[in-house]
Amino acid sequence: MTTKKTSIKPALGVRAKQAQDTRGKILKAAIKVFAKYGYEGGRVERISTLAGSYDRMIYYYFGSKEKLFVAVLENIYSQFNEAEQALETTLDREDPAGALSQLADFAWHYYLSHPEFVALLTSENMSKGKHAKKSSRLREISSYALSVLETILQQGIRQGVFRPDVRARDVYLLIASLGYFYNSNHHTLSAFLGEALMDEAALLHWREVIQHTVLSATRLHPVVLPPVKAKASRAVKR
Amino acid sequence: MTTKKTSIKPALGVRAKQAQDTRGKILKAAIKVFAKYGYEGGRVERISTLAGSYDRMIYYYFGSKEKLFVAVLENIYSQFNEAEQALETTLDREDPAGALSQLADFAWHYYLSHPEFVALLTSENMSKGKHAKKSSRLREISSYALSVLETILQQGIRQGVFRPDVRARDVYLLIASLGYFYNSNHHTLSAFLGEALMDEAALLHWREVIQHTVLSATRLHPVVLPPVKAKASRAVKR
Amino acid sequence: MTTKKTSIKPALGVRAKQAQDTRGKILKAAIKVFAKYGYEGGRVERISTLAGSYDRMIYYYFGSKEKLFVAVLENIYSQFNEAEQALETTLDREDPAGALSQLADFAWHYYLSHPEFVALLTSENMSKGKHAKKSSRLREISSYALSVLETILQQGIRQGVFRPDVRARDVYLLIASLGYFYNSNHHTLSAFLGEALMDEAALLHWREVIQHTVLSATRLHPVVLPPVKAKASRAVKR
Amino acid sequence: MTTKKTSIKPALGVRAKQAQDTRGKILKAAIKVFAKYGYEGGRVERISTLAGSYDRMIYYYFGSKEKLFVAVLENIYSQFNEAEQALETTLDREDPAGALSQLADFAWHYYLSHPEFVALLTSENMSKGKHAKKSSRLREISSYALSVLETILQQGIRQGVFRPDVRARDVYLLIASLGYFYNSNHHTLSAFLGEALMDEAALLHWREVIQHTVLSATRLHPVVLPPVKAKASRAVKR
DNA sequence: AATGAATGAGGGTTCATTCAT
DNA sequence: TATGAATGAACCCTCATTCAT
Repeated sequence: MTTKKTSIKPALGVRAKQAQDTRGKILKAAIKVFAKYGYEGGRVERISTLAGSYDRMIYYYFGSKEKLFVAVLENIYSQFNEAEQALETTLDREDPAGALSQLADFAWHYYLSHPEFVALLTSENMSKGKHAKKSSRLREISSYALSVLETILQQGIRQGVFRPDVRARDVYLLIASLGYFYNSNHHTLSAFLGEALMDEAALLHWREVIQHTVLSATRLHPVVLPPVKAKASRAVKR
Repeated sequence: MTTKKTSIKPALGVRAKQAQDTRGKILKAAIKVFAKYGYEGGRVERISTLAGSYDRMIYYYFGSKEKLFVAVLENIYSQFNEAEQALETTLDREDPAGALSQLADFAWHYYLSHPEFVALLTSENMSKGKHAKKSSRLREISSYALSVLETILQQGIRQGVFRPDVRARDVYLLIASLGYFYNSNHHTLSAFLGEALMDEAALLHWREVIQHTVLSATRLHPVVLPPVKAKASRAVKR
Repeated sequence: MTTKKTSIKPALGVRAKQAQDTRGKILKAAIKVFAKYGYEGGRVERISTLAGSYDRMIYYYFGSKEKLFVAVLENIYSQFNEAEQALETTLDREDPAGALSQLADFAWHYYLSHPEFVALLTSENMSKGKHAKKSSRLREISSYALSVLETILQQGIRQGVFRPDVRARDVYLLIASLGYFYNSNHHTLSAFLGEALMDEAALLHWREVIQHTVLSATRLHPVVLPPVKAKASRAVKR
Repeated sequence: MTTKKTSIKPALGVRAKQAQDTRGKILKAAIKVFAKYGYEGGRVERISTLAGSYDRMIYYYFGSKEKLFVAVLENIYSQFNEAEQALETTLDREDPAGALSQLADFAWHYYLSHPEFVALLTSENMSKGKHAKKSSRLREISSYALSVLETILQQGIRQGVFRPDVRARDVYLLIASLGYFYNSNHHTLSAFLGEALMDEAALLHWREVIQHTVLSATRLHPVVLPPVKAKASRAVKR
């Protein structure tokens, strides 16, 4: 509908910079809107309004709603990747179990603190990955975590901490499953289970479950409660 | 273009039955369409066409698109419940670990063979559960599996097979996570991992992972490695 | 934009009849609008407004703007055909020259009194006949005039009135050229020639030219000004 | 999406010349685009892209889409005029019938080899000549052919070759009708007649028809095969 | 002279839904 | 119970044009 807005023009606005701004604002708005309503429900007008711009500019910068969505996916994926890379530097190579624990924690907290990421991936899966398929950039990104995991597991196997047949891919999927599903499906789960899943206590508890599950599934020897150091810590009973 | 069909009217057919028919056809069509396109993308016309009926009939029987979706949710949920109930009779009460394994298997195969179930729940979660909340029937259904699980776990704990602190709810979520996520997100995961997740081999492998994970997370004593490697393998050792 | 209209609902409106009405009104309006603005310039909203209906109904009855245009072409073509058929019954078989003259007159007056016909064909030609190609009905219609002409010419040749090598197709094109071009291009021609082409006098004169040209091009013997009987009569002789 | 090109700027090139270049390129592109899509369908962006320039430049040089179209009309009209003038020098004053024949041939071939000319005039007529009316230059050009024709006819009348009442204007319109209509309407005519009108054979034949028609309509005495000299020559039967 | 960014008015089309038999 | 017709809001996208360097 391209409504008029009372845009306060910068007195000496450098157009070029403003442009970057507009593109960025649209992208940011698109992330929010698509995350909230999904691709189908994400209305172009809502995005442009939220961005403080015009429908037209979406087409100017991105060409179409679909291409905008692809850009959104690329954006959130690469942010996720960067976070993963940043994580790696903090891992303790000498303590594979601890490192694995940290990695699981990272994923869990990333999903938890980036609901858009979860929502957008969910939406894309409902579209059968049709947008992701259109992006070569997306295919290139792929998982950094996988190689990190691989290193950790190899080290752990050498140290006799992990089962020799653990596969990075499986552990990755395990971690992802546990963290993602809880976040993506909590609405129906809450109804189903008759309890609130997003309470702080519930969240802390589930984190423990993840930790326990991941380690007991990978360790060679029975799991003795891993001393999780992270902020949330021991917390919940057991 | 609201459909126009040359419907061959049954010369006399019992009205009431025909009605049931129409209602049922619409419901069945709605499941397919909403599963494929999501709630937002599920067009009323597509449903009525697929049902071999008219848009108008949807309103006649269900009142609105939203109410139709609620009916769809109720339907797939209760079918899921019935399947769960049917499962219980086959469980071996004397072998808690085996029963747990069977339950995990059941869930995994249910998701796998009922993609609409997965898709519809996903869609509903994208709608933040707003339709589920409107259904009192839905709230009543709740999980039958939970009580079944409870029984199994108690028995196992008594037998010293399971860790005494396992909680049915957690195990339920664990099983669901592992099965659901793999099915709901395989499109983006395939791209991410660079491999086909829905190949038969991949599916069989993931089933093994689920089994192993669930058991190692619940058992008191270390899991003795099930010989996972072969694709189909002996499976569900126990 | 689908504006609201203060439609006076028929107190006991028979829906079915009203429907026919709506479809017809839209078609009629479309003829006017497309004739005035061409296919490209013919706005859907203008059509629906002129028809006293809604944009939506155009899609309900015709499916798309393009299909509506095809329907328009089919309509004006078949009306033209009917007029041609009606003409035939009035022709004097014993007077081939007179019959030919009448036929030329018919075409000229048809173009003159049906500017939409001319405009729509012109528009369709600017679209390279893309809509016409989509209509099988249109291809079936083809010219009735051609066979009528054939008969007239054969008779005339036998009587020694027409040149033995005249071809119906050529005469048809000749008649069409002379009548159509004058009507379709009078705007630029008026500027070019510096005179009004649509004055009554000018029109009568051009009719004489057509008559003279057609007959002198087809007659075996030099044309002695044919005593044109039709209404416009003697007019601008010269 | 307003174009974006990696234009290689001439390192120094004379500004003025470059400007002329750009203007010229735009005009040339506009002719093509407007001819192909008509005034309404001729998109500003398509023109600027085809010209290898920017939308903005069209406004810089021409002010508006309408004014650009006027410029296009002026351009094609004056080119037509120049061609007509060039023709005159080749006419044989001593052979009025031959000259007339040549003139008819010229028009026919001009239309045939300049489809843009035909298309643009057609488009302008669909706009009811509104652009032509805005150009004083256009009105000044007017037809050179008319005076040439006048001379030829006078000479022919004096020689007793042409009917004393032939009028240049009528002959002009006759020639134009026969040549223009065939070219402008061949798409629908092909469908109507069920034959290809733009085949070489069909074109040669129609040229003969034009020749025959023009001469038989103007000559005092019955037409005896006019000795057409042009390339295509006698060719087709008669 | 050239150009990237912005603008706002529609354009065709589709939606879920209701009317009136 | 079933059905064709009607409704109006909104959706994605495109257009010609102007701003501001």
